[in-house]
Amino acid sequence: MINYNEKNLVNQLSIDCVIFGYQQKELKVLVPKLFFKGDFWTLPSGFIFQEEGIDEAAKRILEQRTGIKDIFLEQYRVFGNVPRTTHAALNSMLELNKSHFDTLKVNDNFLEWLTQRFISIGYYALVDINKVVPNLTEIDQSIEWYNISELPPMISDHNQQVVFALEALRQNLDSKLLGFNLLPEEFTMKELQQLYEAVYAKPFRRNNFQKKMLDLEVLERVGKKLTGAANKAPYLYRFKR
Amino acid sequence: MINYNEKNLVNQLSIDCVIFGYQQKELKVLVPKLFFKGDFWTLPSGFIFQEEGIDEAAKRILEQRTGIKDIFLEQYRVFGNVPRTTHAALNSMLELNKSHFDTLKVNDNFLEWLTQRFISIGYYALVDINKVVPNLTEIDQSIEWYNISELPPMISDHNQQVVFALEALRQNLDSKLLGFNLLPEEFTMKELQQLYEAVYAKPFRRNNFQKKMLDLEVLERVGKKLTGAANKAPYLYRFKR
DNA sequence: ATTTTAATGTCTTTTTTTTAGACATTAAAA
DNA sequence: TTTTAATGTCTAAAAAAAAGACATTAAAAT
Repeated sequence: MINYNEKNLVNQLSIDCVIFGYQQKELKVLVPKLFFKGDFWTLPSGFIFQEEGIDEAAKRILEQRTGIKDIFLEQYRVFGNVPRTTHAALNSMLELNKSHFDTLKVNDNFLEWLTQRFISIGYYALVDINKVVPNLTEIDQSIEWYNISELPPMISDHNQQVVFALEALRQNLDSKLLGFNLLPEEFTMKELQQLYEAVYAKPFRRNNFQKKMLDLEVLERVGKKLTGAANKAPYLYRFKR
Repeated sequence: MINYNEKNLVNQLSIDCVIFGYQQKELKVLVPKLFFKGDFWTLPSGFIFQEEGIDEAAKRILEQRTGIKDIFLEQYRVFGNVPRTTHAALNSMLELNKSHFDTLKVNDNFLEWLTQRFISIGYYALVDINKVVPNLTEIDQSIEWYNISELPPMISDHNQQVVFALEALRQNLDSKLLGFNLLPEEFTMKELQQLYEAVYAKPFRRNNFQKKMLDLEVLERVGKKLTGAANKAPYLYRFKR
C-alpha cells in the first residue's frame, strides 16, 4: 500500500503520461477509465517518490500500465496554471464516490492529499502496441486504446495535454528518429510511411519518402516479407542500433 | 516577509530562470551572486505561491530581478532527477553561513524548507538589456550580466540548465520569431544579423540573411539611422505587431 | 561642387534540395 | 509463360538556399 503523504511522495506534483501506440494505420493513445460511478477518463498518472528522479517515476508509471520495461519516453511540458481546466469535474467525481474511497487500500488522508492543487509534468511515451499488456491499477475500471481523433472526454486538462504531446511528437519524430519505437522490430517501408502519415495526418509520396528515410542511414535491410499476394514482396527493414 | 512553508508555497518545487540579454554582439545571461560567505552563484530562482499559476510565478520572479513587467518567457524543461548535480555545493554553502541565516527576514523553518529535495521548472526569458534594471533580492550580494561563454560556476545543475535553455532558444528563435525581444524597439538589419550570429555562434551571409528576414513579412521600415560615418545610412526596422 | 569611401540594399546566377514523374523489378496468381 | 500489382529506383522538373555581383547613398575628402 502506497502511503499518500509528503514523507513518501513529492506533494502537489504529478506525472501525466500520453502513451502513443500505432496500429492499423491509426495513431492511438492508451486511456484508462476510473473505477468510480460516472464516466471518468484520465491519462495514466502517478506521483513521484521522494528518493526517485522524475524520469524514473515516469518509467515506473509507464511500466505499471503497459508492462514494458525499456519504454521510450520524453518530458514535453509542465501544466500548472491554476485553475487547471474543469477542476470541477474532479470534484464532481469525488462527490459521487465518497463512500467508494473507503474500499480502496489507501491511507486516511488520501482524499485530502488528492484534492490539493496539482502541478503536472507531461510525458509522452512511444510503444510497440503489440508488446503492451494493458494493466489496471486499483483505481481503474478499464483501460483501452483510442484513436487520437476519437478520445473520450477526460478530466482536468488531459485532452489538451494530448494536443501538446502530439505537437511535441511531430516536432521530434523526424529529427530524433523516434518512429521506430512505435513499430515492431522489423517493418516494411510502406508501414513506416503509413506511420508517418498517421502522425502528421497527411500523405507522403512513396518514392520520396523512401529516399528520405534511406538517406538518413539508420535503416538496414534484413530480408523480404512474403505475403502471398500476387506481387513483389517488400523488403523488411530494421533500425540500426 | 514571505512565509516559507507549504501553506503558502508549493513544496519542493522551484522555478529557475535563464535570463538572456544581448549587447555588443554578445549573448549574455543575468546571474546573481549570493550574499553569503564563499563565492556562490545561482540562476535567479523562486517559488510558486499556492494561488498562482506557474507562468505567473515565473513572471513575478523575472519582474523582481529585471524590473520588466511584460517580459517574454518560455518554459523549456523540468529538472528533477535526483541527486541533482553537486547538491553538495548547496550544503557547503549552508554550512558556511549558518549564523548568517538568522539575519534574514524569514520564518524559523526556512532552512529545513530550503534543504529539501527540489524539482525545478526551467524558464528562459528574453529581454532588451537596456530596459533591465537589475535588482537585488535579500539573498543577493550582486547581480551581473555574463557572456554566455564566460559564466561563473553556479550551484547545483544551473550551468547545465543554461546549456538546455540555449538549445531551446536556438530551436525557437527562428520559427517563433523571438529575436525581437532581445533588441530595442528599432534596429538595423545588421544588428539583427549580429544577434543571430551571437545566438547560433556562426556567421550568416548578409544578402541572404536580409532576404530571409524580409520574406517573413514581420518587419517594417521606420526610417534611417544616420551614424555620421562616411557611408550609406542603414534602414531602421521594427517588429510588426 | 565633385569625387571618393565604405557600408547597405537588391538583383542575378549557381548550387542544392525537394518534389514529381517515369520506368524497372519481382512474387505469386492466372 | 504471361499477367498482376505492389515495391524499388532512376531521372526530370520545380523550389529553395547559397553565392556572387552590382547599385545606392551619407558623409568625408578633394
